[in-house]
Amino acid sequence: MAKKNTLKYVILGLLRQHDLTGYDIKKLFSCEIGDFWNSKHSQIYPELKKLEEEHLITSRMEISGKKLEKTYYMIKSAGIDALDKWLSDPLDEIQPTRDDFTLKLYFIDHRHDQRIKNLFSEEILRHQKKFDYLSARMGELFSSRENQEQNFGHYLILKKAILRENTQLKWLKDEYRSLKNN
Amino acid sequence: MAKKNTLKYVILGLLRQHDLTGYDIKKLFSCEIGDFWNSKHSQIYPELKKLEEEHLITSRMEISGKKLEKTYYMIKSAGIDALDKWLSDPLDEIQPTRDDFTLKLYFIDHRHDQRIKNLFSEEILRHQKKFDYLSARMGELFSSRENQEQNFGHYLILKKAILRENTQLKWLKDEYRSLKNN
DNA sequence: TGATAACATGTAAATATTTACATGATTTAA
DNA sequence: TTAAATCATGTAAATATTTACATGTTATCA
Repeated sequence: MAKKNTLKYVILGLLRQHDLTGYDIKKLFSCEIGDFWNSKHSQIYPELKKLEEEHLITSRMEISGKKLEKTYYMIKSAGIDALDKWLSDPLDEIQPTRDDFTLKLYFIDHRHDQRIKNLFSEEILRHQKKFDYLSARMGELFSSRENQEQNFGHYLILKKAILRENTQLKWLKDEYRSLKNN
Repeated sequence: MAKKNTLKYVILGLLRQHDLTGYDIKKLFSCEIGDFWNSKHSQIYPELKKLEEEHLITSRMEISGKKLEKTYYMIKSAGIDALDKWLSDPLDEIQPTRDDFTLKLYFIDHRHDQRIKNLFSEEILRHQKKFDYLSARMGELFSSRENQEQNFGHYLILKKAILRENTQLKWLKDEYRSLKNN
């Protein structure tokens, strides 16, 4: 089996929604999309050129201000076909999380090792931040029923991520409390 | 910042628990460790040699049966130091999940697109399988309080993974039901 | 006893991803 | 008005990861 080249489909998916520059795509990864995908600009720009060579997308140049050149990419019908094909492919095996909190915790054996408490306290902070961010985005984007219905996948993934963070935070705080009381 | 080289610390962490061959390490990734880490043997063997060159681990040869050579690796004190250092480093930013169910769902806009139901049905299957596996492992490994106390990190990450799968499955099934009823 | 699965260890090549190097334009706020 | 932040786009080099190629052993079961 060929390596997955997921970024390709992420780009096609985003371009199906709107024409975008490489920079726009990069910025999207710092919103809630960043919960499930990220790529650096040094990977995005070459991938866009590759997709254009494959005739899945095309580009147009726009001048912004006096001379700033922005390259907008647009999806072509072959790109939509490739995206739809991918969407219908069966799901892979579940991938490992590669989460560093989990990884580190696994290697600490003793109940009373101070490092467990340290890990929990850090983990609570970073997930609280994430939960707050995702909740705010939910409020911004999906207060109205119409918005929910019209970007239903987007709505569902946000809902799922918020539930996950909420559950995890509750667990982390519970365990942290019981670690401190023993 | 240097690239993370997480496999290095995973190997050190595992070798702190027991002496292991490369093959043993590979097999561990197909147990519950696989929930948060995996590497192929083609990455493990070279990494072991690299760690030996760095004097973080050493090896001994054992003959199994008539002539099957097995190379067991053992952690050295410099390896333990490196591991402990890593365990105390602050956590990174939370990494994107790269989960293909989420990714695909995000790109489907319409509430009634049949592909949403297909995705949910596939996702429920693979997570049910995972939940069953993790629950079985919990039973095998941590029925007794002593086992829980003596591999506390291991116990906690299993507990966390099971809670995650359980919550997620419930959500998936709820949403799936409501998708079918509308 | 012969096939098959699992044990066991490696290297090579391709792809994916990150970090570092590079450059210039525009907006915003002090 | 100038400094800083952000916009905008790229390439090069290093590292990480996967896939494919390669080989031989041992245990199990038919």
